[in-house]
Amino acid sequence: MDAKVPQKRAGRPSDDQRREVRGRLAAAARELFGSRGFAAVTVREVAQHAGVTPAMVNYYFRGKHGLFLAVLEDLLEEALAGMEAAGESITGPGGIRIYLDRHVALLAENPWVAPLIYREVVLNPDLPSNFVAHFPGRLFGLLRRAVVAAQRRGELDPEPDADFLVISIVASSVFPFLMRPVIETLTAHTVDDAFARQWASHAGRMFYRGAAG
Amino acid sequence: MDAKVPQKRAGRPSDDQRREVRGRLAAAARELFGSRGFAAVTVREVAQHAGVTPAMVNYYFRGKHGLFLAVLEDLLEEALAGMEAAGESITGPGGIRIYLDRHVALLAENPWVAPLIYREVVLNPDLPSNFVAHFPGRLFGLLRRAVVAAQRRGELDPEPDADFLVISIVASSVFPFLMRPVIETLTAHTVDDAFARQWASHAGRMFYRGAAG
DNA sequence: ACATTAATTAAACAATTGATTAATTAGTAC
DNA sequence: GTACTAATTAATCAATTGTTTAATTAATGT
Repeated sequence: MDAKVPQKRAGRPSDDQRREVRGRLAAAARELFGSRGFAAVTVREVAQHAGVTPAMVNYYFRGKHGLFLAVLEDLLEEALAGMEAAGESITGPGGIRIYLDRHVALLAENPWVAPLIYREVVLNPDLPSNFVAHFPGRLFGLLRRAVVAAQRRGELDPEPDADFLVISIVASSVFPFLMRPVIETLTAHTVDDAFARQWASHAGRMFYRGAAG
Repeated sequence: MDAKVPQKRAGRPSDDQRREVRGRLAAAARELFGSRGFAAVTVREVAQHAGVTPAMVNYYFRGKHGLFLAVLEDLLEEALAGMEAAGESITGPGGIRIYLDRHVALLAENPWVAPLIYREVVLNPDLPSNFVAHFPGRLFGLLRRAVVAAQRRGELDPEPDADFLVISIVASSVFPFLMRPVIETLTAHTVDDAFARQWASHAGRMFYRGAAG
C-alpha cells in the first residue's frame, strides 16, 4: 500500500538518492493533485504516497503551494510542448482538423488534465498573475493563427469573428473531457481513445462543412 | 458590512422571524457557495453574512453539507424549470435555436451557475447518487428529444449520432460561461448579455448551416 | 400566572492541516 | 580522523473548521 521502505535512514544521501526523493514527491503530487485537486489533497498524504516525511515537502518545495505550482507548471509545459511541436502543420492546409485530432488525443490520453486545468487554473484567482494568461494564452494564440489562416484559405467560414471560431473549436475539443462523468452516465458512450477519434471526426465535419473552400 | 442587526435577541421568535433567519442563511449560502464553491466557504462565514450564529446552520440545515444540498437543489430546480417551461417550443420547428437562446441567456444572467454546477455536481463524487443523473439528465433528455425531432425534420444533419449533437450543443451553450475568466483575459470580448446574444447567433448558424432543411 | 417549548447564543470541543523545530545521521572535504 | 554540511525524522505548534453543548430568552397554550 504505502511505499515506505526506509524505516530509519537519515543523514546526507548521495545525489541520485536526493533527486529520487524530490522526484517521488513530484510524481505522487502529480497523481494526487491530478485526480482530486489542490484543496482535497493533504501534504501528509503526498508524503506518505512518496514514502517520506511531510517535512520533506517543505524542504524541497517550500510548502504545499510550491509543490503544487512546480507540478502544475511541469504538467502544462509538457502538454503545450506537444501541441506547439505541430505548429506549422496546424497553420497549414487542413490544419484545424490536425489541431482537433492532436488536442483531443492529448486529453483522451490524460483524462485528469482537463478538469485539473479548469479547476486549478481557470477558477483559481490566487495563481501567479501571468499563469492564466500564459498557458491558455499560448494554446489560444496557436489556434487563432491557424483559424485566421484557414479563413483566408476559405477552409473555414470567413464571416464569424476569429475569436468566436477559436472558442468554438476549443469547446469542441475540451468539453467532452470536462464532462466525462456526465456523458458516461447519460449516454451509452465511454469517453476513451476510440470515442476521441470519433469525436474529432464529428467536430471536424461541423467546422468544415459549408465553408467556401 | 455584516448584517448583524439583533445584538441580544434570544427566545422563541414569531414564525415569520424564524422563516426569515432560515431564508437569510439560504441566501447568504447561495451567494457564497455560488461564487467560491463548497470547500472554500466556512460555516462561520455564511452565518456572519446572514447575521446569525454558526450554530444556526446546524439547527436549520443539519450542518454545512445539508445547507449546501438544500441551496444547490433549489438552484438547479429553479434553473431547470425555466428551461422545461419552453419544452414544446424547443421540440418544435426552429427549436434548437430557441434552446440555444434560452440556455445562453440563463447562463449569462447568472454567471456563477455554470462553474458552480461543474465544480460541485459534475466533479463531486460525494453527492447523492441520483443527483448527477437527475439534474443534468433532465436537461440532456429535453435537448435530445429536440435534436431527434430536428433531425427528422431535416433541420439538423441527420448523419451524426444524436448524442454527439447534444454534446456539441450543450458545449456551445455552456463553454463560454465556464471559461469566462480566460476569454476575458485573452480576447477583447466581455462575457455579458450582449455577448450571449451574439454567441447564440453564432452557434445557431454553425448547427443549422448545411443541413438539408 | 405558569409550565412548556422552540429559537438563539456564547463557549468550547475535537479533528485536521500546513508548517516549524530541534535533534540525528551520514556523506564530504581537508 | 575531525569538522562541516546537507538530508531526514519525530514531535510539536498554531491556526482553522465543523459541530456540540449548556445556558438563556421569549413566545405559546392552558
